[in-house]
Amino acid sequence: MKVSKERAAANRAAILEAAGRLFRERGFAGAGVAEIAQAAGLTHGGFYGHFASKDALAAEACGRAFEGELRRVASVEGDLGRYLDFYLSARHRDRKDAGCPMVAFGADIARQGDDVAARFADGLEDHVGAFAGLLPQSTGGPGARRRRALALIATLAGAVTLARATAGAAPALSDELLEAARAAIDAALAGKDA
Amino acid sequence: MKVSKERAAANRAAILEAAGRLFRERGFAGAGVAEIAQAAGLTHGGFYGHFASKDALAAEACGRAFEGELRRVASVEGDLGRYLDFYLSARHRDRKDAGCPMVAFGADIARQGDDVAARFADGLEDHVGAFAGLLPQSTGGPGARRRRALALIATLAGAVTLARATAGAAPALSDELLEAARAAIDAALAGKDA
DNA sequence: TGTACATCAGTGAACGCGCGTTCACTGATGTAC
DNA sequence: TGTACATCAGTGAACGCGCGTTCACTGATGTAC
Repeated sequence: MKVSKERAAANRAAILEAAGRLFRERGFAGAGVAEIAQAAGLTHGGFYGHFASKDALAAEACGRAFEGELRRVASVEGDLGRYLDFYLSARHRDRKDAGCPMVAFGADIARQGDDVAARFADGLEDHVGAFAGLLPQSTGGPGARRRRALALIATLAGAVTLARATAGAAPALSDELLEAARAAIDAALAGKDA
Repeated sequence: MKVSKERAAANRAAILEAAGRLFRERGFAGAGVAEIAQAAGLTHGGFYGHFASKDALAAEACGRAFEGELRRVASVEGDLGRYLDFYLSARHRDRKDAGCPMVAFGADIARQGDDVAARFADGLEDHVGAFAGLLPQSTGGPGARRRRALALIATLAGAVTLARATAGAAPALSDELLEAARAAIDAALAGKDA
């Protein structure tokens, strides 16, 4: 049956929200259209009124996930330490259904279609810019600052990815990974700018 | 039909070899038993004479992948620079069917069964030990050396993961990620030990 | 060494299942009068 | 404002397909004599 325009818009938003959670939790291949639609309170048939395909949903969900991460960067109000506290926290590691898309999607992006990959690359580029804004001025100019941002982002994403992978089977190693990444980042920043 | 013991052992090895390639390339969910068996020159039915389930194969393939990475560490004969040259190379990024299991499996491990996760954690622990052996002596004792190894491994895995994810849609960003990671690692090692 | 036969690695049809997607239909919405 | 009706968001059955796994069968291997 038909539904009010407000309701339809809310349903579309609910699909995107559910996709954000379920794709992160189970991967793009592991979360199905029917499961996502049901989590949004619809049946699978209604899904195709909102999105052309599962791939199209994945691309949009990927973009949204980076918007969420941008909001997180903005929320620390320029305080890099607060962002690192969150990013390398046990909470971020353990909440697989939320959190940074680099960690949740990571290796899967290279196996998706061009649309998803393009959204990911755009989102990452934006994220690099925002994250670089948290870093102290660099002696090497803006190029050096960007380079530093890229390396730190790789460390952050790698540490949380490996911490998640080992959380169940080797919890001590998992904690060590988060702590070691933090110590290395603090040392790198202190060495150059303190 | 029956087959000689040598042939059967070779078939098992061929399944593992194909699984190593295809799981890395398509992910655990994306590579099927029939496809792997066919790549090994068998039909899918014969597969279950060698492995109890797809999950059991995934666990063994994961363990083998880390053995391969250990061999790579050993092959540079203590020269950290050579290992970094390979790890952060365009070749390593572009050869998705081979290369480091941390990058190929990454986020997927947290979505697999306990057996796979346990093999991954064991493999990673071994890799940390081997990689730490490439690092120069540390002023902070063996604990500091291990901590440094963990952080560097996170940087390496994160950089190649993100470089792969962006290789298609943003090749310049992909190259930058590899170069920035290398620069940051060189700076960190120079700052502490040069 | 030669023969008879039990073993068992591999085959391929079949299983139930869930996937992404389509489509005829339903019925509340919201517009035209 | 009240009524008639076209619109269209959502439903749920159906599609073809590929998945992991099972199993009756095949026939070369390799052992026992």
